[in-house]
Amino acid sequence: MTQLYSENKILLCSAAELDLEKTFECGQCFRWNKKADGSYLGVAMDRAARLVSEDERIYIITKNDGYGKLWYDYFDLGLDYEAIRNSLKGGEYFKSCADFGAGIRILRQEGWEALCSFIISQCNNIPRIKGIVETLCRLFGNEICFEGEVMYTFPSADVVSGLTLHELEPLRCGYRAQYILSAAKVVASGGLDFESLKLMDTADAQAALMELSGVGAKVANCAVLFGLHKMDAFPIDVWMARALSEHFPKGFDPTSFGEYAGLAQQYIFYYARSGG
DNA sequence: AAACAGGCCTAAA
DNA sequence: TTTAGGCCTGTT
Repeated sequence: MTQLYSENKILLCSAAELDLEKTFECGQCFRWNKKADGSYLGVAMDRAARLVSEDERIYIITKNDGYGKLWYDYFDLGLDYEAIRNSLKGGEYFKSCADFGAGIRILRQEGWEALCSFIISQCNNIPRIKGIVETLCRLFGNEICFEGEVMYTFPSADVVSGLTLHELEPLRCGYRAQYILSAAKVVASGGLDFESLKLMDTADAQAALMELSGVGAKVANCAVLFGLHKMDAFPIDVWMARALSEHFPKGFDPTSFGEYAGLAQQYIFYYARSGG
């Protein structure tokens, strides 16, 4: 098999700036998997990569295709998360959340992938979400060869819009299948443009996404935070609702966290999910 | 067996 | 505007 590009290993940042396990397993993404050697293997932006932590440094192994900047952006390395984390104030409990979540970064995932993934996520648990997303990619994504293994890209809205409910049956995603199809059709036809959504403020982008069938406040907010990288979006799911009512019984105002409320949300969510 | 899982939709007050 | 049921499916 001919290899067009060699794979190379690039230093990304320090392990303190990017905690692989927390970032990949805090619930924001579904396509990064921990391997036996502790590295994470995944696909994003139509490219496969392996992330490794060595000597307190994070390296990325990926094809040397000249698009290293993509990964720099994907991991949002232009932003000083430590400074933001220290600037977020929310009392004793939140301090525990923020300390626990040190090293989490909000990935710049693609809009369609985030939207589609979080449509699938509704009323599902993480292993099942990951399984459904993986099947979707395996059946309808493009093959890519990486380290001698075949991996799959996330299928475009264009491709998905051309599928039928019958073709989605192998996903076993139940009533969400029609939501996926209708969302794909709107996106593929230009009825929803992620570049345009990025220009809107968070509330407007969320409202636009909620026009889609099967997309409510929570899914829309996740798409805005993880797919548009609007860091003030504050998705509230059952875990968040529980944590907030328990620790902020007098009520809670997300805007008190300002422009990085979404990151604060992720700290609280991850802490709650981890049993805190 | 029955309830539940990272919601959403519809119908009814 | 808020609230109750139902919804696909897999797991406990």
